[in-house]
Amino acid sequence: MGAVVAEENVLAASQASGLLKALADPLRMEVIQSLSEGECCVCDLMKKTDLAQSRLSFHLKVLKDSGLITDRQSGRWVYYKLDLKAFQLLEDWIADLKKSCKNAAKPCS
Amino acid sequence: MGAVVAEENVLAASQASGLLKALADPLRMEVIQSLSEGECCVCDLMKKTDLAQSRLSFHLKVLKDSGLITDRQSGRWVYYKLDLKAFQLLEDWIADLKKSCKNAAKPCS
DNA sequence: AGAACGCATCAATTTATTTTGATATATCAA
DNA sequence: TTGATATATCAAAATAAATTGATGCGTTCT
Repeated sequence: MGAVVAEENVLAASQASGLLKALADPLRMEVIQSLSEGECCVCDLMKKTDLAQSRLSFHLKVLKDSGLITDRQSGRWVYYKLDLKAFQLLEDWIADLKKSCKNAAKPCS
Repeated sequence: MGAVVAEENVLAASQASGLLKALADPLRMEVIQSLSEGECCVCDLMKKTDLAQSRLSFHLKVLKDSGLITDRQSGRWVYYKLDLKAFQLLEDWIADLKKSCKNAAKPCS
């Protein structure tokens, strides 16, 4: 039983690690910030973030692969938006982590 | 005023980015998990994580530089522990981010 | 004092991530 | 059909992060 819990933690940790890694970049953070205003097409994101097309596309892919954002195509345009479920997941994970740290301040024997 | 707020966000974002980056690594996550049980010296962390001394030391430095953990020396040993303030900061930041994403799901015009 | 221990740091190498410029693909407009 | 636009993808180069083994430094033990 302990083992199962441990394994679940490892799994959750590696999932969370993926989200964190995608989020832990200033450029991608800017993209997230832009998308926090609402769904947006790549060309508008280029203007907002002042990134070259290829570069932006790369970071959008990282974010999309992580699950933090989703895309939808409409005609020539591709629209990206945040996937709030992923953010909720992340928030829950951190809250759990913090909860599990109740003894963290206890000095060593 | 808008500019000031924007600048504050950028600053907070880059701060958060540092924490996230440090946290977004499976090995460091393991270390954090070990430390969540309480303060621990490097030699015990080595046993718990099964990492070579130099490698562990490197990751401890990354975590320490980010502010997620602190250290204290006592005799020959160095004890590390989580800095819960940093975790609180991170949780708050994510909560804020999520809050600011209320319009994020709104489709583009 | 000398030896062993616990840990940090450094240089060299390996590995991973990011950037850049070029090219490809699909859609739309003329 | 031809040309332009929006975006993705690819390969090469640049940059950054991690690993390894060696060495150094302070502390304790004998």
